[in-house]
Amino acid sequence: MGSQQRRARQKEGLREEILDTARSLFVKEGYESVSIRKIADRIEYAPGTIYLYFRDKAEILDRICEETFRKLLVRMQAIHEDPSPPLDKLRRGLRTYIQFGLENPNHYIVTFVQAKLHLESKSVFETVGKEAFSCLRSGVQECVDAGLLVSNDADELAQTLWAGIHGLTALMITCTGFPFVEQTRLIDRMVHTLVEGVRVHNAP
Amino acid sequence: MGSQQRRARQKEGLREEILDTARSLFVKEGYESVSIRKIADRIEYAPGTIYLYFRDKAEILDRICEETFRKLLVRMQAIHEDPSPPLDKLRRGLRTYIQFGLENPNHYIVTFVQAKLHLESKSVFETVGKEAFSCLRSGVQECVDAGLLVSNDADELAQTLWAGIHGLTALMITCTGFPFVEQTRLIDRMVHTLVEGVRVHNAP
Amino acid sequence: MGSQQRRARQKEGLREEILDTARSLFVKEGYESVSIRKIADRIEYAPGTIYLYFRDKAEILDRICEETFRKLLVRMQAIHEDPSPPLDKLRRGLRTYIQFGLENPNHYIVTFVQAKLHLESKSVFETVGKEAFSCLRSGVQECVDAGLLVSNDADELAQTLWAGIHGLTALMITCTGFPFVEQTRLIDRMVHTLVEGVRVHNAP
Amino acid sequence: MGSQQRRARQKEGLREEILDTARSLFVKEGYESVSIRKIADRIEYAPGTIYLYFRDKAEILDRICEETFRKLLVRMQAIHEDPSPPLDKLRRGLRTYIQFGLENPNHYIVTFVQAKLHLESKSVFETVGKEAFSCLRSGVQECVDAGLLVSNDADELAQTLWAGIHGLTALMITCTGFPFVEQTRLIDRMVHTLVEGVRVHNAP
DNA sequence: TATGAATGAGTCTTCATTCAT
DNA sequence: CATGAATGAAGACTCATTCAT
Repeated sequence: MGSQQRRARQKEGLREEILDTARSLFVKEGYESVSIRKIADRIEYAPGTIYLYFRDKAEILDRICEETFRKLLVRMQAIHEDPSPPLDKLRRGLRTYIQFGLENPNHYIVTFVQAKLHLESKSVFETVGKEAFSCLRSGVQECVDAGLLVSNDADELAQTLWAGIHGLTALMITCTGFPFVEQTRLIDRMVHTLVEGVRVHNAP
Repeated sequence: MGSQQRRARQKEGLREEILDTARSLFVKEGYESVSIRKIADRIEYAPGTIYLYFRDKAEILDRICEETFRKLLVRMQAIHEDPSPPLDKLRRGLRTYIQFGLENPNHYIVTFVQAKLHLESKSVFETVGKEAFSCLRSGVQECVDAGLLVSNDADELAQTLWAGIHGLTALMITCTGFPFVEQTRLIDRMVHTLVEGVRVHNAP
Repeated sequence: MGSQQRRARQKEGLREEILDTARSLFVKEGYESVSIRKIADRIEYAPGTIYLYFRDKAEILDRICEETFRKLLVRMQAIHEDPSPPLDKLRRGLRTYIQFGLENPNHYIVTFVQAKLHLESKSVFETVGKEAFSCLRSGVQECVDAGLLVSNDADELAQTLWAGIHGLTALMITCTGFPFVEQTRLIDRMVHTLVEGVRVHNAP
Repeated sequence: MGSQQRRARQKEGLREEILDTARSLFVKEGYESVSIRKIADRIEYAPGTIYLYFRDKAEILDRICEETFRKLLVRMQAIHEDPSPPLDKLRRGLRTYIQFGLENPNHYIVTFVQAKLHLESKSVFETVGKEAFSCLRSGVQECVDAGLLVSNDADELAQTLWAGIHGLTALMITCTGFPFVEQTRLIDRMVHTLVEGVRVHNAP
């Protein structure tokens, strides 16, 4: 019912609309708490309609994760291909990651915090997800090759950096009640801390 | 049923048993996916019995969070009261936090990752939770007062450090599939990175 | 989709194709378990298309029954019109019925076992169905008229014979797991038993 | 709701009530067409209540079949243990089977006509079911041993007899619209026909 | 003729919760 | 203190059917 405005939505639009709605509900209430009915109600369609676009509830989550990684990948790769000094690239990479999370809080939390519990097939993580991480890793590798870091173990360093920026991103999105200091200052401080913490400090 | 061994459990033991079982199930399957019946089955009591100890399912979660913060608080305060050099205390504080998370992964994830979505009353966070954080904060403050850090904003610094250690703790617990480097090395690296990142490097 | 091979099917062929597919699915999975979509998928058409050929699901069943009776009728009438000795004709009639069932197990089970539950209008049974039975009945009547049977009640005898051959046919089709003796022997035995059981045994 | 009369039903009574209701609905409308809700409505309980007594819908069907076979078995064994002449026992066995079906039409149809399509686990058939059949078979064997039958293949003969009586039983229960002759005459005729059809007719 | 999109009612099943005992 | 029985609401998902195109 209400067939007029609705038809205005283009065909493929509905698929996106479902994803958008689901993503935002997942973050607000958690994957398990969001029923297909709830999603359907929001977009003013019958529950069955959703099954015309997705095999089941898990597939919705799966698509959201994939999409997230893809978006993140694009941003990370852009930096990776940039011909700046390696340490600068690293800084911009870290900052970009955090910004991506804050600009897409729904994508971020669903993918990096909720999905693990609920996805059987973790194939998304092992393909697109791994690719995104390897972007960061090779940024670190460049610095290692240039002798700029305190260790030669690019894996260890990359994982440390990832954990740092992930922690900040996750907390800033989810702990809405917490009295954080001003956002940009906190981001600057985190990026600065991490890079200063891993780079070599040449005594003169 | 099975009334013999069961009576062996001390009276107040049942309350703890419910909490233990619930906590472990919450992490493995997610708060929403754990039914009261599943908990009851595990401890071999009737579902109704649980309601003699907790008002509802949310209260179980609430108690778990409170308990987690209290345990964490004890550990953090022990360090706080210790009369070592401030930077050493800071290092030990960070390390202790991570270790607490890894030793109590159920407590940690339920409290810091899942609870926000499912708890109406966030009072636990605003009382005991805040107290735990303030422990870290005052450790930072001591360093600031001693002129050891790159900034005087203890809040900004403490939040940065917390985000860093939270990120590592959360990832190590939840991303079981990820090929992390050896755990102690990663923890060392993170603590070292964060402290080196925030402390003053006096040029000679 | 896939519009090329499909057009090769003659126009009226689609109707038959729907019936064939439905019949075979009905037997394998039961009328209620077969969805219109399942039928549509099999023939690679959209669900809606089926409604261009049949008013609803029940009408498909109805047509299948009608068709079954008609096919059976043809076979039975051929024997009826044959100028052999009446007892021979009777034997051949019984055997033919069983064979028809085994050659068309889908038709048979759907019509004689499943249809009753699901058809509102049983008109098919009361027209074509009755006609098929009356074929058998008049075969019996001929034997009665020739004084060959132990009773003069053609109805009683015909119903007995029908029950016997129906029982065997139905069991052989549906009880696939049962360790029946070799099929032709069982059929021979049944036909022999029934005819010997109803015919007069003139003491010399 | 309506908690008064209902409590009058004894505890185990409800289990039986569910079975009775389900059995009768299964026959009238077919297993697939009967929903748990429909059963629940009939007995004036909530749908969930049924799951306190049966794991799922299939288990209800399973229990009905088991119960049917057990009831039938009791009746058949009583005859088997009787010390009458073998041919008499055989006649009474056949008649008893048919009567059992007519007295328990719901049990009979659900078990012998509907269950095959819908039960995954056919273990009931392979245990209790087989036992019931073997009762008939050994009645036939006795006649064979006494040299009373036209063949020595007890399996072949027993299967033929079973098919005959099954056919009559099933048709009389399900084809309610069909103009059958008077019931007892038809049963007599069937029993007589089958036995005369398989027994030796000694020429004087 | 055929379809693709949509629906509303229905499927089995599970849940948190209550309450008489 | 503990339970067993029960429920009403909701869960994911499927279905026969309709209708604009």
